[in-house]
Amino acid sequence: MQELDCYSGNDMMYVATDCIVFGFSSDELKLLIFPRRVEPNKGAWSLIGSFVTLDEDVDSAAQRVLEQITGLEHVFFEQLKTYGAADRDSGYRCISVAQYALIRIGEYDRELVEKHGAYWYKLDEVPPLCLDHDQMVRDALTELRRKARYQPIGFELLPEKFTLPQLISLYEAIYQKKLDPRNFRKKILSLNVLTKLEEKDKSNSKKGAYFYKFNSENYKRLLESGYHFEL
Amino acid sequence: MQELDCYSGNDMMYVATDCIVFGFSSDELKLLIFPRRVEPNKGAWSLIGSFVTLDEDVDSAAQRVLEQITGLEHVFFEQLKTYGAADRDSGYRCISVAQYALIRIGEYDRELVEKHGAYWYKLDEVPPLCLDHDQMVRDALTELRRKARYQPIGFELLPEKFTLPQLISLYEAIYQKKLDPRNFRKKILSLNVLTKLEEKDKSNSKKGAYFYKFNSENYKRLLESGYHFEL
DNA sequence: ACAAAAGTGTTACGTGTACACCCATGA
DNA sequence: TCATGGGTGTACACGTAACACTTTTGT
Repeated sequence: MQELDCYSGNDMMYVATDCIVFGFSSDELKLLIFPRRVEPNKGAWSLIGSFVTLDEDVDSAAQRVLEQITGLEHVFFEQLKTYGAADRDSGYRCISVAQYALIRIGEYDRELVEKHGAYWYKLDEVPPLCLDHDQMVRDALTELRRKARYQPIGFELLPEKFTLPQLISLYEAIYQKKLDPRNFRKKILSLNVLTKLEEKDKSNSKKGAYFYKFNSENYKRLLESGYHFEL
Repeated sequence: MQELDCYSGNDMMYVATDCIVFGFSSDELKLLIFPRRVEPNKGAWSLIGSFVTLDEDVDSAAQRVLEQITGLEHVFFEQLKTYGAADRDSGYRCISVAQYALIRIGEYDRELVEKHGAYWYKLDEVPPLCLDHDQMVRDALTELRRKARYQPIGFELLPEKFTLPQLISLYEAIYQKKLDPRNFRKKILSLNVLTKLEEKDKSNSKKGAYFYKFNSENYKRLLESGYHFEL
């Protein structure tokens, strides 16, 4: 059909997608990693990933991987960067589209995770990973920090109902520094993107902390009004 | 050598890289585009790009493309995003790693550009492009705007020696709005990343405007001191 | 009553923003 | 001398950052 096309004579290669999966529990950011079960680098720690097939979108491949491992259909994930060094994979030429994902620890299917031999590591205790996965994690963390300042993605790491002390602790974990609870409250509440619930969480104190949930309608309205969100 | 490897049975595909090339002249942001010379979509307007070969990094491929078209060895470019929809290319499965590049119009080799049939279009007059290239341009512009606020990449679009009125006009073009010259000067000069030269540019006024150049040592020091650069 | 975490208000300071005039020069 | 663009300073508003005490309640 095509007289002169642009494909013939060019090289084909494998395309993979790898997921940097973050979670949050016990006031710590965690990373989900796996012992690799195939050569090359069998046995080494690795991010979870998969090859992209001919008939699926790159993003669908990431979604498939995340669903396989967590059992959750809707997980927040976003493209981080593509790693395309010619020598990045010692086996055969393969580029990887890295995605970072934020999941609510507790909501995913523990069995599924354990079946894959996965472990949650505290971010500062992650062992060396195979290939260029260490670099991916560093880049994802940088991106998470950047992004969390301008967009309320932090909520993806918390249960649907969360308390302000939890939220503060999350941001402290992301930025690795103490925040002033008064100023933090003032700022986040002034944005009008949190809905206060009647219910209290008494698991951490006698007094109990009110639950809030994220109000995405108000957030949308805030964005539409041209507001420059920042935490 | 490997008993069970992870490659066999998986799909291979073409990997391309496409470049969104921005320039700045006559107080306007410009985009460099090309009439496509191969099927599919022969004749349609297109970004410049190329397939990635088996033995080159994805980024090297972008560099190669940019050098071919501009004749310049050192051009600022950065990965934008990877476009990996299964149906994005009507010919054969192909994903594209998009890169955006900033070049100094005037420094590149005009003959090379013309030989390829390239044109500089004002951003708001760009004709429809083939495949998903329109989306790439929109995304690149969003990224350029974001990035220019936090990193001094704007200088990549100006000659080495430039005047403050030129710089203001560049930022006005990027953000599509008037800026207050007094406030802009105050801010940019307070960062100490510009070196004032003795020489004046008299091409736009009788009085003449002082030339400045970007001081990358001071900029590095500024970053190392943990400063949160913002324009 | 006391321990432990949740919640609240004020002030000082720096940064961003709005705004109008003088300067230098070539024609 | 005048027209043109280049360059400067100040006052006010706002947001950020620093800081300490009261409240609630289970034990």
